[in-house]
Amino acid sequence: MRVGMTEVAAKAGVSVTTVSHVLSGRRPVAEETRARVLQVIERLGYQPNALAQGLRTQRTMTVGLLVPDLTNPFYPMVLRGLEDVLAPAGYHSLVCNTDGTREQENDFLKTMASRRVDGVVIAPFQLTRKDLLGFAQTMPLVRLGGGPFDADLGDLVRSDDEGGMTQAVRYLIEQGSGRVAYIGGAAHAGPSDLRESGYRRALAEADREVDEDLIVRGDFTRNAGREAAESLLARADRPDAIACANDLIAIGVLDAARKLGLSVPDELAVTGYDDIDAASLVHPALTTVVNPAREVGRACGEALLRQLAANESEPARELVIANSLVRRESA
Amino acid sequence: MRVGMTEVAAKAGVSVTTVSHVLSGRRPVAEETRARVLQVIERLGYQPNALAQGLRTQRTMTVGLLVPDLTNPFYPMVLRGLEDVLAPAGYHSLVCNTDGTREQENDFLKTMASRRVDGVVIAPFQLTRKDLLGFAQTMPLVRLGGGPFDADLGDLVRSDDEGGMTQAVRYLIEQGSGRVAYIGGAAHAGPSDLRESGYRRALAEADREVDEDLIVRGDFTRNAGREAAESLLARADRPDAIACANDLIAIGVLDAARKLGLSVPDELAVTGYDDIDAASLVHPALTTVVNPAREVGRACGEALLRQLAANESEPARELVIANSLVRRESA
DNA sequence: TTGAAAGCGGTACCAG
DNA sequence: CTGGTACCGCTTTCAA
Repeated sequence: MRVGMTEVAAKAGVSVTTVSHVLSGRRPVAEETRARVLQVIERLGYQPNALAQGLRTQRTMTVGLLVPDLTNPFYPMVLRGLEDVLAPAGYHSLVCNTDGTREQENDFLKTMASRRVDGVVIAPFQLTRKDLLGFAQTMPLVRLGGGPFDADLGDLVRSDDEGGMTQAVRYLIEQGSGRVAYIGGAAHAGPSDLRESGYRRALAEADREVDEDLIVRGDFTRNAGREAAESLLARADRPDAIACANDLIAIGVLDAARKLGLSVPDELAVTGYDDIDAASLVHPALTTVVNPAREVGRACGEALLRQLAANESEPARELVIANSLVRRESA
Repeated sequence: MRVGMTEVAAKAGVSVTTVSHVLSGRRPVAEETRARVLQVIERLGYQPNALAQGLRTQRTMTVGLLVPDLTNPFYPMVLRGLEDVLAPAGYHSLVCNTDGTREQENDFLKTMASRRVDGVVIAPFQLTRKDLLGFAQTMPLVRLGGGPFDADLGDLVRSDDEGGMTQAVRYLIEQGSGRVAYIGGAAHAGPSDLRESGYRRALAEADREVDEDLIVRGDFTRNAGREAAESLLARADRPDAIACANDLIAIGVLDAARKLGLSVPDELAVTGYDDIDAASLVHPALTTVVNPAREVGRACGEALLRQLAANESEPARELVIANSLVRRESA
């Protein structure tokens, strides 16, 4: 079986109190005793029981991260960012895939409560304000880019989807595109609305009118992108640039352009969004907007740390992380 | 503060013993009492303390997963597979990024021990047999595709890299390629050797001699692939097919082919390995070998479950998961 | 400089 | 069908 502190104490000829203190350093221990204890610990391969520690101290040094699907490369990066700031502070993280399902989101939140994590970061998809409220009251909660800011629900960290798209379209215009079209995802789905309004904002800035016929909404897939592009490019007054709501759509647009024999970016400029791995691997490489996942993760970690350190509960904050355009070959 | 079982018991007018039993169902409780207790639990929003449970029962219903980098899409899939089989059994998983460094691998393994997880799955990169041995003795351990099988170190799950590459090369030969070249990663790095020997085996099966000049080793990157391909294709007797040790290399080969104006797959057939997301997004889409991550994860989960269920420690097993070729456009 | 002992919040044995 | 209570392994007063 596993050795406990009692055994260490016995073998070292001291009390458990002393063992505890050489480990925590929370009170001076005679150098000689210290050495002896340490030696026994080493010899026995003693590992403190984190469960007992947590039970006693009411701190588990663990935070939960609840995301819809770790298979979406955005989230592992968020996790890295989270760990960047939490690990140095001694925290570990417990990750859960909620599949974006309300039941799972709730279940895992309960599990987190049960395990007495010190805080949680959640990217909520289905959870209602009411669901979250109960948890926000019992532990530090940070929301990751979902829904409107609500002070009762803890800090909110999100990336600036609107601003990012504005940058992309602004760039397209600067490069001399006369007619810039937009292919989006379904209305109200995920970041759809924000990105679309970013498009509109850029046109407005340039004093251009938005031609609603140049806006197509499908879903966030390559096929949807190809089809939308085909219809757009079949028009007599076809656009010479297309801003896409994500990279997959943009890759679909590239497919369409190849099929029509249009050269990118000369005859048609294309921008994506997200900067997935494939963005730099396709040909021509996509000019796209990076959603700085790692930064977002860091921000979540800092928000959590701030709440963890505070004695009183701090007022909630909203933190918006800027997105930036990366120029490659497609525009 | 948080409510405990004592409060629930008090408010329901029963003993903690009874509360415990209505929750666990490990002994009959009068329906009337049961209902009353449940009602109080609901009203108080009571959540059992998993730490206390774990401390007492010596089971945490948690398994650790230690991987080099969750940002490598292979691992999130492994995690899904692991959860596919572990979640129904009531287990949760604690994931750690070891960055493939020996120190982190060791540290996290210690943390896992400290947290008294019921078992761990680890993809060891730097850990020596000696490091692992200590842990394998104290908890169920499953190794994920690293190093040779060693019964003392617990179960080993790996994918069949050699067989996968053999399939790819065999396919290339069947398609009529006369000279099949191979671009690999650095010798002894990761799956390098196995994949290369898969290439050799396929040639041997077809009674072809291997021309060592047709084997180039660089590293697992796009640039290395492009450079290797350029040198290979500059030869007078240039190959009409190239099998690559991974998809990134293959994408580099595609770059080279495009530059030389060679049409793929007609003038040059290309195969990759891994089936990363980009494999199906580049043009032409890569014919490649899928490493069935989710299956691997499931196998790990099953191995763990088997050990967890066993009273005595079961003899260790090695489990090899087949890889399969997916035909797309590049070959 | 060190120790004794009271919990943290459950589980499970032993009784009734 | 229900309770009392020892104990899991640690931290933290309180005392010496």
